[in-house]
Amino acid sequence: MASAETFLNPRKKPRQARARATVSAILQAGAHILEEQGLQGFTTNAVAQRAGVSIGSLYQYFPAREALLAALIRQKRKTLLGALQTASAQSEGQDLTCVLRALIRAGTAHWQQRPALVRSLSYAEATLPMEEETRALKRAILQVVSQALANHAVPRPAEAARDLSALTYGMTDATGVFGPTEVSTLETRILRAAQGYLGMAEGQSSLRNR
Amino acid sequence: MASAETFLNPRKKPRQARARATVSAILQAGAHILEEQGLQGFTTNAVAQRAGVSIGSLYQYFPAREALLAALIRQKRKTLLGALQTASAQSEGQDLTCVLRALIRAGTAHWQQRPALVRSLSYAEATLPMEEETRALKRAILQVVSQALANHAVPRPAEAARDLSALTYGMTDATGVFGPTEVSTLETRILRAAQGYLGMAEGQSSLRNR
DNA sequence: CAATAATGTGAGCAAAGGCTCATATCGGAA
DNA sequence: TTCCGATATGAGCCTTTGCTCACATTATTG
Repeated sequence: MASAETFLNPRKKPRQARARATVSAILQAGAHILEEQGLQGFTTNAVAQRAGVSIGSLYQYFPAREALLAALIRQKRKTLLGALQTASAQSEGQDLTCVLRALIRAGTAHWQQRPALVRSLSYAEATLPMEEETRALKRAILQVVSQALANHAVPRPAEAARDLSALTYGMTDATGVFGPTEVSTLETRILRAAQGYLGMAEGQSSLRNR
Repeated sequence: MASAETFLNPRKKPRQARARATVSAILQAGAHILEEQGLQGFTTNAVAQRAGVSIGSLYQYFPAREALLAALIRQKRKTLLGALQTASAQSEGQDLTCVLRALIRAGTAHWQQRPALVRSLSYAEATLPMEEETRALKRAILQVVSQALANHAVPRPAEAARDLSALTYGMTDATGVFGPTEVSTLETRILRAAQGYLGMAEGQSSLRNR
């Protein structure tokens, strides 16, 4: 169990600036390749070459291909968590609609910036024996959303957080899955679904029928 | 362009019953492996072995590994289309809530039966130069939903169909992504989000606040 | 300027996997 | 029964790819 997770962690930390640049270049190259060619093209040799670094250097910092994937997953997840925390903090005290809009904007932005990358990482994550750290990050993300909802007296905030996250994920991801949709209206449409899910009375929506 | 798609199509049709059984066994084995080990373990040798068939036989019907994947994708998509058509037909004339419930049930059932399989196929599909046939099937699926919505005077039915499909996909898929959720309540929660998205007045929902 | 630690290199090994082809077996028409 | 097309086999070719290791280069320390 312990040995099963070791290979996912970095082999050693870079101490000199030169080494930090190497690691950074490797991560960037990995992200680019994942974005452009998917998991298929994500080979250690390809990543090293694109990073302008020898294959040996890559293996000095990452004990396995999976470790590199795990590092990218951690990175993305941390970014998302930060964005959500910021969004939550900045909309503190405002009404639920504002909070939702801020959270949704953070979520969609995260996906829309590099949709192919997020998609690949999301699939890769499921195939990895993900270590506790990443699992905790996921929990932290849901925690932020859940807390924001609880502040507005939303019932079952944990369940709602999961559903709203999923709903946002699905509708955003579908931009690729079901064909391109107007990006400009995406946020609004998600917000409408979220408000509907929460049973909020509507403001200016003109979709009512029957 | 034409040659790029050829390798995705079956090499030849089985004529004898024996051959049909072989193809069927290959497809089944492929689905099982994809379900249990993901794209990672989906090797042509592994599929052939699991099917109890020689590797040569596999290549007699599928010119490439990708062709096998494409066949599985087509299969799943057709099943979903059929289920949605049935759901749409059976709820004909009933009110929008019933229609939505029927469609959502068909969608969630499709995913819940073999979630890992659907996930893998969904990712694989994005990496394949999918041929026109599959793209058309996707359009047909959206068409069914769109038509059902239009029958109930839902504005922008095409957009709504895409969003509701995406929303259902996201919330169902999240059962795996964000941790297991109560399957029993999934359908209800999706329905609530869908009704909210459509701006429908609520029936017995007790989630209103503020 | 040693001397040692940190970092970087890339040829190439070993394993895995996609796929072919020469050969064998089977089914059915005549 | 005969004969031909359809079907099945699997050893193994060839490429790809994860990864190692012996060695070179660069920083740091005293």
